[in-house]
Amino acid sequence: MRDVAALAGVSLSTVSRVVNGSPPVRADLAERVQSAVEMLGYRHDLAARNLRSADRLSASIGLVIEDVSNPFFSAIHRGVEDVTRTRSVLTFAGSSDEQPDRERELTEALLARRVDGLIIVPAPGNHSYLARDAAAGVGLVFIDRPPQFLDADTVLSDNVGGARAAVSHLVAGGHRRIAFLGDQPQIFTAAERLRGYREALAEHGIREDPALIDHPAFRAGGVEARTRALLEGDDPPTALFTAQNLITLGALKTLHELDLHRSVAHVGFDDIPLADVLEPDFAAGEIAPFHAPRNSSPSREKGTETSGRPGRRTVASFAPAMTIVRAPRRCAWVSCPFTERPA
Amino acid sequence: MRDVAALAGVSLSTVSRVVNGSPPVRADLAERVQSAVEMLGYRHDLAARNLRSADRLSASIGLVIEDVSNPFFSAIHRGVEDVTRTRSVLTFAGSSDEQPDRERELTEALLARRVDGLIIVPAPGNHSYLARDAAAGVGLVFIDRPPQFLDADTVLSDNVGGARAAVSHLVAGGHRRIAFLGDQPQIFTAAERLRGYREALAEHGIREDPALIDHPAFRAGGVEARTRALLEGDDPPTALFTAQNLITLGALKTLHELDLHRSVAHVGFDDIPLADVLEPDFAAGEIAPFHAPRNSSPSREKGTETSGRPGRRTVASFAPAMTIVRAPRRCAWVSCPFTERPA
DNA sequence: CTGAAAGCGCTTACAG
DNA sequence: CTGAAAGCGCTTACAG
Repeated sequence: MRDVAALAGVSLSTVSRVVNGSPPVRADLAERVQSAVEMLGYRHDLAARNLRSADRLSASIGLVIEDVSNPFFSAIHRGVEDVTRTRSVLTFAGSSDEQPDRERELTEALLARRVDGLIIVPAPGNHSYLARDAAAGVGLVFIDRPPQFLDADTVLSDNVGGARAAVSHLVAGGHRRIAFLGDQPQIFTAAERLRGYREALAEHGIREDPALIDHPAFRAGGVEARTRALLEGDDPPTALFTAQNLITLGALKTLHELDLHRSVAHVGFDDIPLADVLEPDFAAGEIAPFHAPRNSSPSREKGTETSGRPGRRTVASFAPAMTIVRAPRRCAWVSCPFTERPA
Repeated sequence: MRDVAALAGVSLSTVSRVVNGSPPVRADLAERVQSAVEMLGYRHDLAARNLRSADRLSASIGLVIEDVSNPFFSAIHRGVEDVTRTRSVLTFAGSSDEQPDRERELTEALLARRVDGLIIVPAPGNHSYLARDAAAGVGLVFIDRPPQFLDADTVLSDNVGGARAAVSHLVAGGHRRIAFLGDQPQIFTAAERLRGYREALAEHGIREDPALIDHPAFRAGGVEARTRALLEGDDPPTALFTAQNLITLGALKTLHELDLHRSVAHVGFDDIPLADVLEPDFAAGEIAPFHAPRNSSPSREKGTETSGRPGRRTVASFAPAMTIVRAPRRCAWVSCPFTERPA
């Protein structure tokens, strides 16, 4: 900037005004500054600006999700980007892999870079380490799961309701031995979906069989192994409820390998790509990804939508409503990528 | 930091040394500083550090891809993150949506935040605007496509070879009317894949039919419409070569809607989720996503792998090799997310 | 409308 | 080993 000022023959203040578009500057000076900027290939340094400016806003936020390459989370990422873009805000994105240490490390690295806000899909654990930063003015929103030991804005799906609907759908198809394959139970959504599964069974007078409930590690082919064991064991389930998108994918593969995809019913929580092309097939437009073969009239549940892109369905097929939990301090710096639906 | 120094009763220099782990500092002083840091909830300001420090490294990079939520690109994003994480570098990610203006806007916003390097999937257009920054020391790598009017490190797939292999596979199955559905021809990968398609036809003495070549806009249901028109028209193709993952998905849906998925052969460039669960089915482990129904012995082509995660296949099923093009100035700040394979 | 000066939070020679 | 001082690239009252 000093070089620009020298070349244009003006003061630093004037260059600063031109570069920031602050109104009161004579046209000919502005022009001289502009051409000096171009000649020198000058780039404004936002970090230095941020250090001195009154608002101290870095125009960047941090997004901490489970995995940037999981389609569920990458769709959220896109939703966030679509909003931040309209405000000239850039997004740091990172994966916690469900590990509290990794989440904290990422979050603190983000805070050291003075992000204006943080959107976090919290891993299990204590989030009180963020209380001070939130109080200091860092925007903070949790999505998909609530934080622990911290009061903050949170956006949730109706996990219990979705799981109940899914299991009830299978029961209506005549099933009574329904397996549950979900994420680790420390994860909020997994626990809630298991609760929904249990509530649906109880509602229909079906006794729970612990042998049908499992939380396979999906990173190491655990889902495939567990699904196979379940289906090849004594007294196998006649239906599967898989409570997460990657688990659904794994179970689907095994079902096909065993050529059981036409005889074992299957409902998954979370939408998956190509759900409407799989066999058994089902009418286009239906959101329920899998159709219980014994049920001849699949229900037409409506899912909620994330992000503003048409036709994109990323929230649980069986999550009839989103809940937005507001902390006392409102989040003002970014609107939520989820659209709120009347219940 | 001033407050920390005051509370600990030491100078700013000492606090700086402790916070940065610079060796020569007395144990008791270090301890006093540490507890002052904790009492005050002090967070080191990396932006301010960056402004003054000798190396001027921000420990952050920018990733500009077509769409953060496209599975092909989000897998690359994860690969990048896995490497940057080991160096305590954070990643800004953004979507260009194939628009030159958007790419430039994003890139310049990134540069204003003084990223140490940029990984870009270039949209069509002139990239010489980056020459000055590259010369000034910003790391620069292009992936998936080469930049234009700029000499820089680039990582490419073998698009021509992959497309040739795909089309030859269909020809081997007895097909001669093979449609090409690809991305806009200004996009390097789309043009290259079209070239491979043409080369394969020529090689087998098949005359090209312009009516069978199209570049539908996949954002607005264009793929589905175009596929339908093609298949319902006079003299329809007996086989489809779709040259991009989202186009493959769209064509697949239409094929299923028309109940033609068992009679029209289909090969797609890029892996897609659930490729191994679709029907017609094919042996597990095969990378070719679709099996030409008239061909009873699908070939077992091996794809290349991106990212370090096991079982992840994101590069074209029919891209037998990656090419790494080195610009005169080597890229040293981040290793490539693609693994290089012997041809 | 313009410029000289102070200062944002930090690091880094330089003396001590 | 420690501290006082200068300065990174910028903005912002403050005079003029």
